Amino acid sequence: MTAMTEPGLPRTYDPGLVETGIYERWLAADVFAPDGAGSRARPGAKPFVVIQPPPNVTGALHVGHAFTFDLEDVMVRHARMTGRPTLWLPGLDHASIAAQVVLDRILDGEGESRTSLGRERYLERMRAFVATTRETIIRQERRLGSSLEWGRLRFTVDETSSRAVRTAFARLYQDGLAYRSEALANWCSGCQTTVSDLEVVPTPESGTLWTIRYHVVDADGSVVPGRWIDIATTRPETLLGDSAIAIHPDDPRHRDLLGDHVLVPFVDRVVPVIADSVVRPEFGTGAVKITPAHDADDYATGKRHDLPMINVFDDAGRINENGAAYAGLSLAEARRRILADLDARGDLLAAVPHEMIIGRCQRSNDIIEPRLKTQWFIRTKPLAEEALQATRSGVTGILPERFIKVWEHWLTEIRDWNVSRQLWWGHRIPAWYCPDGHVTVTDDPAGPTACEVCGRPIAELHQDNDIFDTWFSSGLWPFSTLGWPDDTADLRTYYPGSVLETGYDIIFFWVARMMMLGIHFMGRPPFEMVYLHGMVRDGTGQKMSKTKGNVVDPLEAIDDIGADALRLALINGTSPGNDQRLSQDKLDSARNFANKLWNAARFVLGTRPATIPADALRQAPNPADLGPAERWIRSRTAATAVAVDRAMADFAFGEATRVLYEAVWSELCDWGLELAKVRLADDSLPGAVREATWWTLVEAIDVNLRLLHPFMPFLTEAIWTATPHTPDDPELLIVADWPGPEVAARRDEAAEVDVDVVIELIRGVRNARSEARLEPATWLPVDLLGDAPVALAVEALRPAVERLARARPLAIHPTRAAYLAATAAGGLSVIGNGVEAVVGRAAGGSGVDDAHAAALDRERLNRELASARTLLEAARSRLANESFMSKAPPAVVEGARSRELELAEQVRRLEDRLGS
RNA sequence: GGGCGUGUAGCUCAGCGGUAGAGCGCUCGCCUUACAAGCGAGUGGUCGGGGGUUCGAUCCCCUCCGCGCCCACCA
Repeated sequence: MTAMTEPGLPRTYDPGLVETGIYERWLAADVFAPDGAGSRARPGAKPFVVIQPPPNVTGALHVGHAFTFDLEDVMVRHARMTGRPTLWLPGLDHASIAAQVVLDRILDGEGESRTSLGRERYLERMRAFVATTRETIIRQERRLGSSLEWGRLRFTVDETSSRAVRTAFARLYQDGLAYRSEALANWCSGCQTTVSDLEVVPTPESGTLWTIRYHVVDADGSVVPGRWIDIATTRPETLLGDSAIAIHPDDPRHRDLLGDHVLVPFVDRVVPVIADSVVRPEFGTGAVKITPAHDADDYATGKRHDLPMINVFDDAGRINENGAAYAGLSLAEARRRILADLDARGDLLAAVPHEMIIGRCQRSNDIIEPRLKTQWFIRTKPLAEEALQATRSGVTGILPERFIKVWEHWLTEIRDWNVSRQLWWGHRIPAWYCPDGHVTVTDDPAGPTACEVCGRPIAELHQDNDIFDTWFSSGLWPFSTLGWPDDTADLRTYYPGSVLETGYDIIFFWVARMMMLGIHFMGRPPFEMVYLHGMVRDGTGQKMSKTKGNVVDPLEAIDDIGADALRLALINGTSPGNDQRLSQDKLDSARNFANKLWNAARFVLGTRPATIPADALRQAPNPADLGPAERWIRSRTAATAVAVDRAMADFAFGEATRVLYEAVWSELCDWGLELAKVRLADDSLPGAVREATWWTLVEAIDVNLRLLHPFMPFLTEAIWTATPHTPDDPELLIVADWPGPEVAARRDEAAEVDVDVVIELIRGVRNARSEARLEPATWLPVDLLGDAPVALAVEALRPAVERLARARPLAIHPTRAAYLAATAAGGLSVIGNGVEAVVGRAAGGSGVDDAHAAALDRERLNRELASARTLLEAARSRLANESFMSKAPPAVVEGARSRELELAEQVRRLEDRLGS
């Protein structure tokens, strides 16, 4: 009997239990760092550096983060196992605007606000807040199994980062790439700051298009009776800032008014009627009011015509002192009053519903008001040129490639980047102004000593109140985290990164900025490859959001099904750049796979022959003792390793898990283990044979664990611990060797051919029995027509065939005559490509003579015949096609020929059987 | 207004020039001592419509339709 002693693993798979302590073991072994004590990196191997988007410190991670971390961990673990020093640097982003929006909401609940606290207390409060979210995030990352190098944890507002920000800005300023200018900026009155163009979300809105009459005035400013111009607007409140009325130069309707002046209502400003081709004559009345300080189009028009730019809003979103009687009113209230007042004087002519697009704040959803502001800008054109050069030359690749198109477009059309933010949480802009308006920029943390233009002392200067756009510091991430601006060893070793892994949603926000700044400051692109993943949606394809309540909380999922299953679910069946739907079904299915693997391993470890000691070192099975099943297992495992390897090289992680899922479940478990069971349990066999079988299974489990480790790190590590190792193996799977050429070399075509025949036979017998509705448990005689190769293959695995097909006695007839004689009495027919057999011949009284079963069997055979004939016809017509024969590659023609022969043979056998 | 993606079995998705795949679901049968989170056997698809290229198209090209996303200064 096979020893069933010492179950190496607990009976049931409990993810919580399995995960316990494993992360700590990795930490203790110091394997995460590229130069950690436990690292088994090959000397001289090229480092593998993956760059992650540092999560915002605004709260707990969601399942989208889990996906990112999963992909990055897969890459890092795979690279680590191939012997490369790996660096995956953990980080957190201070996320200035996002963090302020979150904190403001919290404060609001406490009856406090930004203004009630003041800058210093607000920042204190923020630091306390992020200290807790930071811990939460780090805990979550560990539970996910992320093998991050904690020794290098960075925060985008830590001192290293601050220094990098100051230095970067000062250098950009020196290089003429940072400048301060008054320009139209996107103002969010909710966030009380400007935002970049990228943060403005165009949002459809049902509005109104009003027609308003402006009266013409003569040279001394008095209204000319009967002369007017009607304009159309969706924003009547902005008329307070009008500085012209524009018409299209070719529009005959208003041409007589060109050069005239009109009176802006309420503010009584006299403004010209000008001609400009931005006006669409067909829209509205064909005349438009120009408000250069509050509209991008009008701003451009104002520039062209040198019009005054009159700001009429204040920071809080109210009408300012330029708004005459309306000063102090909210924009909405001002609109109501202005409309009413226009109506009262008879100058409001029409109001029609109008569908339009308005800009809303990405963070707060408030309406974005374009306003004139003096801000710092980065001149992006020259930087973008270099970024484009990097992708065009192939120095940096983007995956999937289709994103190159939007990348090209955005960088080609790029506009200057407003980096000033009127926020508090972030990096203060290191610019000082003197009373004469001179600008001094310095990277010195203490600030300048004097105005660099006029020499006024620091006491007379004041620092810019604004901070940088949060993406300015993120844009420096690939090198600021490695000690830049110092020329550090880290920088020399780990810049540029190998792969930047992130979501396609921040390709402009982050990827493009890192690329531009990286090339500018480091002289070369910050990464070799950009891998973009898709968004994680809910089971019905909806975007996950807290308000919709359809979010999958990664921690809950981990508690429920384990980190390994969550990770597998997130990767299996996905492809780069494409969104995925994460359903409970998918999670369950991954959990089931984890359970399957667990049980397979448990089975193998539990069937160790008594002749092998529990603490035996793993050894390769002795080739002389291998049967076809063992050779098949080794061959299939080799094929798996090759396929997974290729998928990893292609970043096709979803493909890798698909291959592994099938390899473990459908091949190893369904056939490998089932075939091996028979030998393991057969004490009539020599001990050496059973040992070889067992070592084969151990080897298969070992290879599969290695291949699965990047995807399911806890489970594989836990099982591997209980698995016999070789003297060359390390303590932990995380640093074990990735299966290499020696595994691939175990491919064995002959064994695969033989076992395929056996599998076909077993399947055929099972199918025949099942279709005929026979009791699965009863043993039935099987008569096989076996010419040489088939007979040998089946004979070699006779006990397994008997057991798996419930076939007993199993007779193999070398000649057709003998076969026909033995099966003359009938039974169920098995007729496949390579095998022909009869199940349950009536002779001997143990077989099938039930008329119902026989009828069902006949029915099945007829179905099989019909489909075989269809296929045969298709094959024949192809072979009859002159062009196919002459133009198709010889291998394809050859394949078609043998296919035709097979089908013809099958059809003949089926006809024989049915015709008799 | 540009650009991109996507449409494959009831559902979620792989595949992308040479015999249509997986998971879940469904049907039938099994507690066959690794696993009922399981086992065995099935069912199910003119690969969105129409053209074209090719010996051959789910795969390449054109076009139309549906869905989604990104970019864009239009009152």
